[in-house]
Amino acid sequence: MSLRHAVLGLLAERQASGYDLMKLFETSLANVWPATQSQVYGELGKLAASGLVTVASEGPRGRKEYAITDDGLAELRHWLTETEPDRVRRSEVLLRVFFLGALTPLEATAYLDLEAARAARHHASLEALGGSVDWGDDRLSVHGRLALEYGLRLTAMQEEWAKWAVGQIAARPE
Amino acid sequence: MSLRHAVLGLLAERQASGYDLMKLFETSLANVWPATQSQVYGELGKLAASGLVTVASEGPRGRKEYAITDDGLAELRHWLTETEPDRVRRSEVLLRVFFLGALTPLEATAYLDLEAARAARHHASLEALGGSVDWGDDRLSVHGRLALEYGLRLTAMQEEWAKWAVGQIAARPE
DNA sequence: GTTGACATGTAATTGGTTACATGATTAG
DNA sequence: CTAATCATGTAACCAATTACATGTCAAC
Repeated sequence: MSLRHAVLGLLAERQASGYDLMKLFETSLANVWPATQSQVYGELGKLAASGLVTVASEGPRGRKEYAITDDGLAELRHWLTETEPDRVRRSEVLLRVFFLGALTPLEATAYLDLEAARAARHHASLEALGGSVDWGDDRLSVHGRLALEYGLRLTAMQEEWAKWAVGQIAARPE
Repeated sequence: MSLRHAVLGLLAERQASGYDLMKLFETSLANVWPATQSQVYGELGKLAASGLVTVASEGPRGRKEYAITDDGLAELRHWLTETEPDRVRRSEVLLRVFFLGALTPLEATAYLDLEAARAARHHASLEALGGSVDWGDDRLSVHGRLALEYGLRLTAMQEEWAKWAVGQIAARPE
């Protein structure tokens, strides 16, 4: 149930509309917790119903600006300090690696080469992101930078690993 | 729809019952594509209905041994070579990092310390796995080892990153 | 004879995706 | 006046999780 807490976390920083939140999900949280528009609006409704957020003000075009309540802040802190993060991971990229034996060595190598290139591209785009964003001193930026560094290290690792794996396949007698 | 292909991939190696597949999901694929018992049996039924696998033999206790068909093998190869893996990732661990600003520096540091320790433990358990499993020369073992190496590099990176992040938080003026 | 491993299935719920549907305001 | 952006919502579907439900066979 992390979407709930993602919304609470963002609203803990500053109040925002569903539309504002969507932009935050598409930019800062895109690589960490993607969410769709229908999910965000749905969750805001549920959070308001349970009193964790309130409609702070209404604007033009039906805009509703939500603010976190004391209960919401307590729930956010409870989630962060008293509960364990779900660490179940699924990786389709790695799942395919298990089955590369069903391909020719040439095809398998092509797959890993592509993954190496993709990781390198992603790495570059994260570097660009780090350069372009005007990282303020607000708390979200500070911690967003920690997450960005994780992404940089992850993509660097992925590229190296994929290149290594190509070597492993090449080294095998067929 | 990767569960379908995970099952096909395993059956491409050798025929197996739902029960056998479950054990494979719990051991080799646990870190890559977890699946529940009800999922596996359900998927086998659907695969059999669409002709991608067949019941090769029936044994005691209602055991049904499934084998991949030519259509199934073609589908597996199509999936591997003609379709793009879904790369959407969700990380609750990293999501929480974004919101560490809602905690005291002490609490935030405790969170990251715990992640470092967890990564180290996971790394050690993967190393143990690499030592214990009797890695045959079958295709699944060969490629499973590639995935294992990915896990080793990932957990090493995670531990280093978490330690670095603790330093970043400590360095900040509060 | 009873425990543990073998073996298969169904039902309810949750979380996420895609598609549909609608309308207001602003900038050029 | 018209295109882009702002803005909110609903419905159908799919994948995964949890819980329930049942029964067989082998070893001790």
